[in-house]
Amino acid sequence: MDLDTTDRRLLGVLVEDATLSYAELGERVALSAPAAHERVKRLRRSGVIRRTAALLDPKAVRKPLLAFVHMDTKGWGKTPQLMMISEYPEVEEIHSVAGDTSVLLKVRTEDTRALESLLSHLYEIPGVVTTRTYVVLSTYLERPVQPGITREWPVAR
Amino acid sequence: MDLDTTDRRLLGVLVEDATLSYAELGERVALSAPAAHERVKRLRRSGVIRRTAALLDPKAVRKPLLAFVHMDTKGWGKTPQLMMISEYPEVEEIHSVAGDTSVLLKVRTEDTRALESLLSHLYEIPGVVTTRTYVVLSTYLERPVQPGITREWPVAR
DNA sequence: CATGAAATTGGGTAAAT
DNA sequence: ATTTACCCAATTTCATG
Repeated sequence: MDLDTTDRRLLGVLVEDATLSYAELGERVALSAPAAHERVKRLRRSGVIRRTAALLDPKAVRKPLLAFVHMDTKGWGKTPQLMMISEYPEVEEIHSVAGDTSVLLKVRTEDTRALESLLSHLYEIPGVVTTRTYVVLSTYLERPVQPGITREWPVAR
Repeated sequence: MDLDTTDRRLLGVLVEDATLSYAELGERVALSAPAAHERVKRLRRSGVIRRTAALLDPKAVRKPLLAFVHMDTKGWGKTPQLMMISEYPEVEEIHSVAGDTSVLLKVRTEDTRALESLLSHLYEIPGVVTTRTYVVLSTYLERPVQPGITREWPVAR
């Protein structure tokens, strides 16, 4: 499961566009179609590529409102009540975090009313003490996991 | 750009697995292969499907450490300095938010040292007053935008 | 449903271990 | 000597009019 330069270049292309033919894919990394295919198969088998998915426009599926919710909970761990949150298609991420809050959610709803409704449901979960919600005003960048390794750091001035 | 039930079912399948043949895809939503193809083409053209991408295992690309960073800034808006943050492949999301912080980042690094280094670079950006970092201890759910609309709300008890 | 393109398979070669 | 990665050519499957 060690990735060489060619693997990383393949991943870099596939993260951007996974619809290319193996011929084109190979061309971009200087490989024949079967060789590219072989590598991609290996990357899939080994789990480096988890899956290939269609990425949807949130507005088009009527979820224009993005928010991050910090939840303070009394207990800890993967309680069944907490896991039930996954049932809401509005909830995209659930993380337990270190810091002044215990659980962090990424949620996407149709409007503020739906967000309010979701929050009220979260409050009803036993053990949930407080929630703080950060409504996203605008998104400047949103992309999936990048294969890139930073070698030259950008200089901010 | 109005989605009917079949469109949503197609999207539901494609969000999970965009490698299926149109024959299989059609089978799952009770459509012929060309019909399924036609719909998917329309969904792509209209932008409902932004793109199809390979989703990578963060650990496999040596970014096992996930964190959310809240940045308080003096100014507002899409300053060039802020946008330079996109150059770091470690940064996956940049949002401006409402609440007790102004910018929210999702970042993924190899280790705490790399996170520290990234944070020190963020501090150097003019206008950045404070950062608060929430290190993710464990991720219970992480998925892309779902096409689903909640009709029956799960009951938490 | 037909045509062309693409994915996939097998055989054979060269380099690295 | 065995493994690994590759290319080429042939076949099957698929996209697409």
